[in-house]
Amino acid sequence: MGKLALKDLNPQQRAAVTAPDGPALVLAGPGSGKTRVLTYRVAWLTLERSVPPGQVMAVTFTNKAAREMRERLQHLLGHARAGSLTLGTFHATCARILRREAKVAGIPRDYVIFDADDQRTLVRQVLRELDIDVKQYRPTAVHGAISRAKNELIPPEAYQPSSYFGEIVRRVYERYQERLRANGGLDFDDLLVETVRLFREHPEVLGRYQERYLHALVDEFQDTNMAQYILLRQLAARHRNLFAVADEDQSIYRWRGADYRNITRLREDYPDLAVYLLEQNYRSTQTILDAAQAIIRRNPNRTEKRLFTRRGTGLKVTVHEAYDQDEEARFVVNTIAELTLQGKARPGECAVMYRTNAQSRALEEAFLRAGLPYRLVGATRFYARREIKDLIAFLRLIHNPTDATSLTRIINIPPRGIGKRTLLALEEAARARGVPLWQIVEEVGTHQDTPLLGGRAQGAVTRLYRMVRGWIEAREGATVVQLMDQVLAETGYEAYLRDGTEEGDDRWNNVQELRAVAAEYAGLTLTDFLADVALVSDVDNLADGVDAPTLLTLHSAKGLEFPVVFITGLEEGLLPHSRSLDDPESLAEERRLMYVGITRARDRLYLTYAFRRVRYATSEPNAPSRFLEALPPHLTEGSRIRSGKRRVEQAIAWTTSWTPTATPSFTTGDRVMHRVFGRGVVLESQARGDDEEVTVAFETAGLKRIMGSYLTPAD
DNA sequence: TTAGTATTAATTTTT
DNA sequence: TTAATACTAA
Repeated sequence: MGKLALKDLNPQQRAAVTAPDGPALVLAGPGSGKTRVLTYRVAWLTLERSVPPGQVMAVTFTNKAAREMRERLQHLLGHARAGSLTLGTFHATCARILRREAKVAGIPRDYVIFDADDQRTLVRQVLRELDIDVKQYRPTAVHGAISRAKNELIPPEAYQPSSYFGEIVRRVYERYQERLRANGGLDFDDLLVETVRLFREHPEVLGRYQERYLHALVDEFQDTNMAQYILLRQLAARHRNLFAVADEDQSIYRWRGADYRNITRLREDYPDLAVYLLEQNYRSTQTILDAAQAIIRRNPNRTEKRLFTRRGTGLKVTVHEAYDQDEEARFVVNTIAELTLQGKARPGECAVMYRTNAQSRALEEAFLRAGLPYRLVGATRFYARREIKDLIAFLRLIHNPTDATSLTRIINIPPRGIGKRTLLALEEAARARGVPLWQIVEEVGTHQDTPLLGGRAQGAVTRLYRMVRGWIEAREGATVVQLMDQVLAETGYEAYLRDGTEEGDDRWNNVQELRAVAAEYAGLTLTDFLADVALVSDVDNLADGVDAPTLLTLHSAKGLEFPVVFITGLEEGLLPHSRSLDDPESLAEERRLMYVGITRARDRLYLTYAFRRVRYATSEPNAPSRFLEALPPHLTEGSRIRSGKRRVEQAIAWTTSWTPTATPSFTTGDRVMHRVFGRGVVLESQARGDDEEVTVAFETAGLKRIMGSYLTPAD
């Protein structure tokens, strides 16, 4: 012993790290150093048990987690050994296996990965083909159902519809899968499904991997889905060295097919499973931990953990009621500014979390107005942006011309005279003859006499064909950047994007950014570039070293920690989200989401909610989240949380008394109430847009000019 | 037939 | 606020 220093670990952690061979499960609370345990376990296996790192597979939840883990292992093991470790997300690992085993798996070696956006496009296409009303059967809903089926490893032919909607799904699923294959594509879910299938149908291939991977380790096991679980079981069947780290209270991806009951399954499937507990929290103050416990304790069917910390009581949790999302944002920005000025925190130590990406806008505006920088995770994810998807579609087409989804995306971008009608004719011809769309384009482009199209359209298609043909020929010996430059130049994409508006310039900047990413791929092939681009998430690209607050959703906050955390929008309908109110399981997940958010905080926690919030472009009154009421009053300071029901009534009364027209609702002599300044009498009122400016003489604060929306009538 | 403009409807979370 | 669709001018 002694090659690896374990003295920094507590006894619980050390026991897990040095667990004997065999199946093991680490049940860990937040901030208990579970990722650390995982990392040390790998190092320990290598250094103390002489397991070659090449025979260890570790699966993380995000690429970022994988990268960080590799960096730490580079310190512990050295570059060479850390490099030979198989380390990545399920999806990335499967993508690599499928690429390697493409032939046996019956998958084209140069398959393209369809992301959620592509999947939805394809579903929409299929719905149109089957003459199904997209208004009645929403592509997102249908796609969700298909995705769920896939994650449960149910193929189209085994899909059992239990309703008419299910019947629609079954039909679409079948056709969708055909089209996907015809496009040479695998969607996100297929990466897992196809790997499981490969292993099932080809035991000799599975045998090789089973033999190779002496140890398999998984982080965030509570968020694995059925396919992922089966995959782990397949891989670990030979050596039975499966090491899983989980916290069922942090399971927040049920909607994506994740099933925390995999923890129970693991116990059942491996009766000799060794279970280790990590209960000491190294992150948060006791107050924050107590607040988190108060929330999560209300969830049924969970095993209570005794979380404790040695960090002391700490500060109270600040609860703040704002008038609307703008005032909420101002509160956040002001508080961060104050903390920074007082030297209590650096800007980069603060995080602002919210349930939905749409909430980031008001926050961004407040930061911009205050002239403070911020880092935004998600929102319009970089790789989901139109211009980026366009450019990638061009590259995908070069990579694999049969990818009809990419072809239809860019066939008329920038506009080149191939409109709806022409595209329809081409698609019709392709379908009729059962050949890829590209083949029709090729025929039109090479044979001059096609009865299919009119002269003008034929010319346009021919020009497109020749252009793409040229790129495909240039592909050999060209780097990704060179190809990209050629595409940009020949399509005139810059001129198309830069239409003189600021937005156009922004979009062009994004293209430049993608070009910069491609430049880093100097030695890599187009295939690698496309695979990587499809599998990165936004958190992965979160730049370190910028000292600015981070804005992110509660989901993307998983696995991170910050000294100062704001959770905003704690309102009924938002957190818990309105979509989850009717289902107890979903509601429990919302509570876990809140729990995850709270437990990201080390020292300071702010919980904010707004009285009114703009949703669907209209401002609506909101009641404070039920989760706030679960907080014991002795842990909090700031706004008192009033009962949700009463507030809704108040809000409704208030709304009806308020006329959004230019007619002032306050007149001289009215008695009014302000949250901060208290009671007062109106001296004068003037319309201001859809609000009004009211001059009020307050009893204590004196004469103030206030926007009418900040005032309530007092009797 | 295409391309640009108006309109209408919808809007959780992401590997 | 966006994205898909309907409408209109060229």
